[in-house]
Amino acid sequence: MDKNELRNKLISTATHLFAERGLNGVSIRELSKAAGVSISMISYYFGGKEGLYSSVLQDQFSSFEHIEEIHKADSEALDKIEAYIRWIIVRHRNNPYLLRFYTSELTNPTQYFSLIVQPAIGKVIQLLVQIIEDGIARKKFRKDLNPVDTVLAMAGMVNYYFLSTLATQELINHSPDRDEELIRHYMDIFTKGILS
Amino acid sequence: MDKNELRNKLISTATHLFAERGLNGVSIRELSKAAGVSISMISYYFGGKEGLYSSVLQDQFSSFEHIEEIHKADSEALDKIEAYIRWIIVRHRNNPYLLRFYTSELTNPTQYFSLIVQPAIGKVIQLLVQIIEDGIARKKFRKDLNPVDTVLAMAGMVNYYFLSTLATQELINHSPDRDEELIRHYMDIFTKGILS
DNA sequence: ACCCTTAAATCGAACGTTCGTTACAATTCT
DNA sequence: AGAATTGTAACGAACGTTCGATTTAAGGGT
Repeated sequence: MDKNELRNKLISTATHLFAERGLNGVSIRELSKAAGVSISMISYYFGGKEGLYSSVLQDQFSSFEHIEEIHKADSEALDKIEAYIRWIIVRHRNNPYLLRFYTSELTNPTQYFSLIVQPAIGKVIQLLVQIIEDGIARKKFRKDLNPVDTVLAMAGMVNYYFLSTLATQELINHSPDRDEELIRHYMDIFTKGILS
Repeated sequence: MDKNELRNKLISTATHLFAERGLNGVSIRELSKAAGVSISMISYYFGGKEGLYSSVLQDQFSSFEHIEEIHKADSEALDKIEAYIRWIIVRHRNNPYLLRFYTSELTNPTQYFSLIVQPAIGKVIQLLVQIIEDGIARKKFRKDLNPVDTVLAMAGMVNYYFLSTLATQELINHSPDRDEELIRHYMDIFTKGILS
């Protein structure tokens, strides 16, 4: 196992375990054993357990950096909103652990919240607010919308679907097969409302 | 300090600390000191740290039991939805810690999830689904709505507003003064959508 | 090709601390 | 008197970190 291989093995194992039981719920003994690596490697490569956690966090939230992709130059505000919903769903599918770090840091911030989490989320929200404001300016959207509230409503809708999985798995099918239907459905509710 | 007073003091202190740092982030030494109570009282009254945690959880989710209040016999589906949004906002205002246990149990369930959390959430969702189905049956709501998805969209909208507080406090004012405006705003988006 | 040196990588044991729990005598309250 | 509550001490287990020894890899000199 070469140097990077070991680092990556530690990070991926830590991601799995920290997501499952939190920073304080996992010991470095269990972690190193699960990674098939000596316990001292954690201090050696990451300066300690906290350092490893911060690396995991950094890795998890790096997926926020490519959010600009939803900004196709010539697309309408509505298309951008759909692109965002699709982006967030794909992100959850590709990285089922992110939501745990996300909610954990939002409700029980560690010292890394302001360095890693806050900027990542802030960037996305800012970009979405811009899209809404643009839609309002072009008279596509209602002018009495509060852009930030509106963005949070949209983000909440989608994120909560994944957050509630454990509590609603007997009520609906959460499989990816239904994702396209979900996107159409949420776009419908968000743009036209539930009234007939 | 009499018997119940001591129990309550322990529960309220534990609520505060467990919410802030999680079950594994707080030691019973710190906890008992913060409660101004002898360390042995935790085992004496709750059978140990885990027992105390389960009591906290039970106490937190007991607020879900009175959800029926939003069911005024003669009110319309839309009024019930507004009553739900108001209920959930008031609940967050009265109990700022609930959201932490809520998300923590949804993403990192302990052994108490299925006993305490799942039934509480399930009850609310079931009731809301009923309201949506009723609205569809009376042709108030669009007939192509998936009731469970719709409920999750609504619940997500409101809950996420509170969940995101830490990340958006520089973008919007989260004070209770704005709650009524928020209710109107979210009712508007949810019923009529964002299109002009 | 071979040995030697060097530095990095890896290991497992050991350290001191803290953990949750329990036992017990002392104290307070009713 | 009897019950509730206290503080303290002790327990074994587990914690995160550190340290010295060992292994590995690479390269230079011969």
